[in-house]
Amino acid sequence: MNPCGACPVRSLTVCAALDPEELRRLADILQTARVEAGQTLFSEGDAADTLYNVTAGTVKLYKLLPDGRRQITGFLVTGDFLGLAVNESYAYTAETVTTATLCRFPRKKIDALMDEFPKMQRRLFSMASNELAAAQDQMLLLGRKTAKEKICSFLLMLSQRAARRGHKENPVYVPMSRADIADYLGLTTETVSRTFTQLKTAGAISLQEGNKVLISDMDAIYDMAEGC
Amino acid sequence: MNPCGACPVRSLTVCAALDPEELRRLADILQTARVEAGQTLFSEGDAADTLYNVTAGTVKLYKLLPDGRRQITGFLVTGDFLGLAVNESYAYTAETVTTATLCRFPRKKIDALMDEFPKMQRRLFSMASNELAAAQDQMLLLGRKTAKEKICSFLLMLSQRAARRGHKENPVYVPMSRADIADYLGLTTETVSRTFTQLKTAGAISLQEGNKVLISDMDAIYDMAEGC
DNA sequence: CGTACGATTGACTGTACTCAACCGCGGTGG
DNA sequence: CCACCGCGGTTGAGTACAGTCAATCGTACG
Repeated sequence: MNPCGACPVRSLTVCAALDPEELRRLADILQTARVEAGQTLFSEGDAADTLYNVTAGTVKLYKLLPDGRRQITGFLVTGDFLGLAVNESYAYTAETVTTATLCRFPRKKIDALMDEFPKMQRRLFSMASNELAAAQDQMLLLGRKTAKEKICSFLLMLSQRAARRGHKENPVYVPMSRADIADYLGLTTETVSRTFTQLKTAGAISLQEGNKVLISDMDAIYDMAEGC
Repeated sequence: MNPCGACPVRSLTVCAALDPEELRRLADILQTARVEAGQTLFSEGDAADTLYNVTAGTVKLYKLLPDGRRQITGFLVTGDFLGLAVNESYAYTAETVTTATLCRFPRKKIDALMDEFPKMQRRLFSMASNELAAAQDQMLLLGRKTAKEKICSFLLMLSQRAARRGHKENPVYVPMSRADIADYLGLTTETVSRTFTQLKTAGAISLQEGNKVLISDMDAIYDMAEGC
């Protein structure tokens, strides 16, 4: 029995649009793993010999400055891949936010497979293009948005992402800590906390049990995300 | 005679590592163009029917907020490509900073060619990976660096990029305006100007004729770029 | 029950922003 | 010919937004 053939998240990821024979070949080179929350998958500068695919949970990517300042460059969820290399090394550290399950692909084998299956190469390229567009949105956020706009954009991003994966888009599940949110948005934990309180007081959101945020006034959040 | 065969910047770009026959096929679908400074190549949201390759000059990419705030997401130079699409549309506006020369590839034809030449697909993917890594560096800069660190990082980036293209790395040619630099680094023109003055006063740089910046104390700039 | 850690709130500070004036230069037209 | 204008850049004064430092709260866990 082919595990990839039965994979429920296949349509979201690199493996979409492969035929059964190709999926079998893919399954041959892949390992699956379950990783607890707060574990480091790899660190910036490590030899990049593995490509990962997130099948469940949330993973964060970050870069550090010598004095410890941190920038989280992305939160990855079901269907996202990680492990792209520059000069054979990872350009960032990857750490699980929640317990996560992953597929691991040895780089050499996946490279060989991509030469054989241009469809897959193409799919990976298209996903990288989307990543690039998301990165540009994030630059706009980091460089030009206010704290309130950043928080609202963040909530909307989580909501839209959940919707695209067939989950409820409201309330939004926010598994990451205030510190992680701060390091993703270029803020401090205090400012994140204050801004949540502000939105709560204004009646735009309310915080619920289990790290959920109910967006009670979606239009207001939408407007505030873009500075309207 | 094949124009691509004689192209002096081929090694820097997508067209590297194609054999003569492949280059001929590429030349068949490409148009070259010369564009004056300050012209818009395309705008965010336009139908993305063309891929570009910069062969000379500098091009900037940017995104706007509804109220006009602008974030420049990249300055492209010789060898860089632009025009990656999400949902068939461009995700940013592209405008020339200096007079530039470009190769234009109709998207449909280049897509077809990439199916035929996996080498080229692979090369484009590898360039997109590098872009992605650069974008992550830029997020770290925008989210976590001070004004002085941003300016120093910017000068170093220009210097290293010039070196990689076989130009003199010092003095650095800085063709863009203070406003463009500000919108790239998430600052205002005033802060950019003040920070240059500060570095000048500290003896780390000096401004020269023709938009050139001489880095007189490279080590100091290097340290200041990372907050050491 | 006590500790530890994340989140929240408060008081104060500082970096970069805003608003404004001024400089230098190149182009234009009276 | 040169006075005027416009534009990019620089400098100055005052402000505000987010950061820093610190105290407190709540809760999960040993």
